[in-house]
Amino acid sequence: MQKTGQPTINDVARIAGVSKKTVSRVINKSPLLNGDTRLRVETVIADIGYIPNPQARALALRRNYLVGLVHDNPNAQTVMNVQRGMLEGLQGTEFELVVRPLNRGAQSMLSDLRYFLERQRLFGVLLMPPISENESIVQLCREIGCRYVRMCSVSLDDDAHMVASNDREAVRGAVAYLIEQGHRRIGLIAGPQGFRSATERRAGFEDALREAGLPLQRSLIAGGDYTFESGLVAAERLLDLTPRPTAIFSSSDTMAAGVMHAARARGLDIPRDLSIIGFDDTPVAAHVWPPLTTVRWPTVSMGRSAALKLISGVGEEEELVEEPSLFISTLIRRGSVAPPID
Amino acid sequence: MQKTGQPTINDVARIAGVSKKTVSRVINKSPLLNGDTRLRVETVIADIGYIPNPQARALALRRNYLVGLVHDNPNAQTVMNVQRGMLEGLQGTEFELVVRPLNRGAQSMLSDLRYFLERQRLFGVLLMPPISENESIVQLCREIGCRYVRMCSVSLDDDAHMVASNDREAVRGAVAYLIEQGHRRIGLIAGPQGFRSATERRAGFEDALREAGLPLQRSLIAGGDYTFESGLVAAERLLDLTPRPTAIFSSSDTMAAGVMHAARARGLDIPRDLSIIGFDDTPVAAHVWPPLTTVRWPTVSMGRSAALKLISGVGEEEELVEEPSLFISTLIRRGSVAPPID
DNA sequence: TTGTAGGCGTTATCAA
DNA sequence: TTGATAACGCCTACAA
Repeated sequence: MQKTGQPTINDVARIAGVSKKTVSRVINKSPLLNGDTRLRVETVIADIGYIPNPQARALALRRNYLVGLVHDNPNAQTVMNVQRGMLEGLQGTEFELVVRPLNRGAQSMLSDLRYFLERQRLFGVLLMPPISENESIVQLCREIGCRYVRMCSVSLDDDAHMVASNDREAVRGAVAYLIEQGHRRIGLIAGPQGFRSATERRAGFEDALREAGLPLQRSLIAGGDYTFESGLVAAERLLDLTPRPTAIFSSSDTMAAGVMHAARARGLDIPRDLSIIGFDDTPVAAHVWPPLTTVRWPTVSMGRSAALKLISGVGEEEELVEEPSLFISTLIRRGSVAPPID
Repeated sequence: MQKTGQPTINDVARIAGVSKKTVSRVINKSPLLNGDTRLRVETVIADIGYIPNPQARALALRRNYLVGLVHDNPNAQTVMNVQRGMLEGLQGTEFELVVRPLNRGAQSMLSDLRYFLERQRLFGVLLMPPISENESIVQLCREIGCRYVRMCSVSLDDDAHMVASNDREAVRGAVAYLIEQGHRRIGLIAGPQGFRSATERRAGFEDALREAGLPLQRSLIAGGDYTFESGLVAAERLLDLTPRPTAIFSSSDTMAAGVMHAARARGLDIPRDLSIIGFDDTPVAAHVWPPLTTVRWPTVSMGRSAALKLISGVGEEEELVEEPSLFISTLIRRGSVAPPID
């Protein structure tokens, strides 16, 4: 045993009376191995508490047992949820999670990421939206041989590289619920341009109107950028309309909170005078008054599945469980929706 | 150059006509080096774009260029803020951030952490509250030679190992503000037992009352665990009191949101009938109605400073900027406080 | 089925 | 001030 106290492959080999390579084979579950030998080595490993050194493996394999989460922080809670899901998926494996925020706006974004991936020789990365939509980033991953899974509001890639939510259908359902309640003048606060999630959610909104035979009025659509302030401003514009919309679908909870403030500032009661539905189900949704009806997408599950996809085929022994690629969102009905009064 | 395309130290040595060790000395800024040689080597390094391989260094040095964030996820936003701060501090260095959540309740917590730290040979870790208060964890770090910085609501260690907020004083100030507004019956919703932050905030609350010569009534203190539900329940108990408190200080924003719901359920208007102050300044504070007056602690700055402390003395060249150890919180005045009406 | 030799890219030792 | 040589702990190729 070394002075560091950590037993190495040499210690195992010596004690078990075999060569290093044999130990290596045991560790890596090589199929061509005598059962006896394997058992003997495994016993020694368990006995002295040997753990393979990840740094040495990384050097020899030219590949690190590190999985990355690359994101652009649109929403802290969402990032944390995905992170938690990934950690669940990585639980019990030899992989660790490395988090890497990126600045979407920066010129150097691509080179930053390349530097990071090449240097650390990540095993794989989960690309969160909206950067998962950037094809040159995906191209980079392919180029340098880094596994990747993309997370997005719609499928953009094959199943092995994708965890997608069904934003369009989810929003369609949410708006259909509003229509069911009797609403006919429904406003939309859309997400920022260039975000696939914004496009999908808007499409879902339009789907619902079309299905119900309701006209699509441009004036009832306002743009936002997922922030509270943008929701506030957009809502002010919509609430200035005559006749006023009786309901608003906001493409994010945070913007929905802005809508609530705008409504309150005009003395409108929610949901009596205005119904609101948000998207995300972040903590704020449950904590505002009235509690916000919203669309919840399974961020934790998506993170977990993505992690499992990233490392699939590594442990060999682990069943090749088919991880899903499409994740269904659900409408969480709380107190911000009621039938219109007029 | 290897087939991988990444130039190695050997390439540099060959081209510069020196030995590997000399290149190594240049990389590591060894002082005993001829200026000419250094310049020549540096030129070659820049020319061919050589980047030292972190895995190889980790193996040779028995130490990884990885910094960990160990937390127990009390609050997603707080964790994200700290994480962001750390990444700012690590920006431009060779260090990467690894995130590691821990389950405070689990029996295996300590062994989980040991396994993680020993295996990955982390350079250092930032311990977030409340696990930063666990002395056996700190002991573990010392034992295995992993640098650490503790983040807490009060100083628990020497400056090199500490970033502390001044919760007690901050809460004292917040409650003093309530008293200034004319409140005399002020309720406290305390944090969970065993959390240092809970103790500190409570102490600050008591300080303020004492200073103002107000009696400390046990009945005006309710316990919570930082969750929304616990805040709701605690507030219900306080609001059942006769006479009712005219103000409540809640030890977290999330609990404060619960207080708001409880107040609303009784038809109380905030801040007319009840003033509320929270703690954390999470997004929910700004988004509830009325916007919550709260205490903001500089989580991002604390993360940044902690990261800088962790890696201080590594780059050699970088100035040994004295990073602060005490961080001052500020009272963010919004709309949830008004003078009492009775 | 198992072992030997050599390499992964870096740093440490010690001599020149 | 520099350089040869040997770690660091593991894996691949090839041989036995």
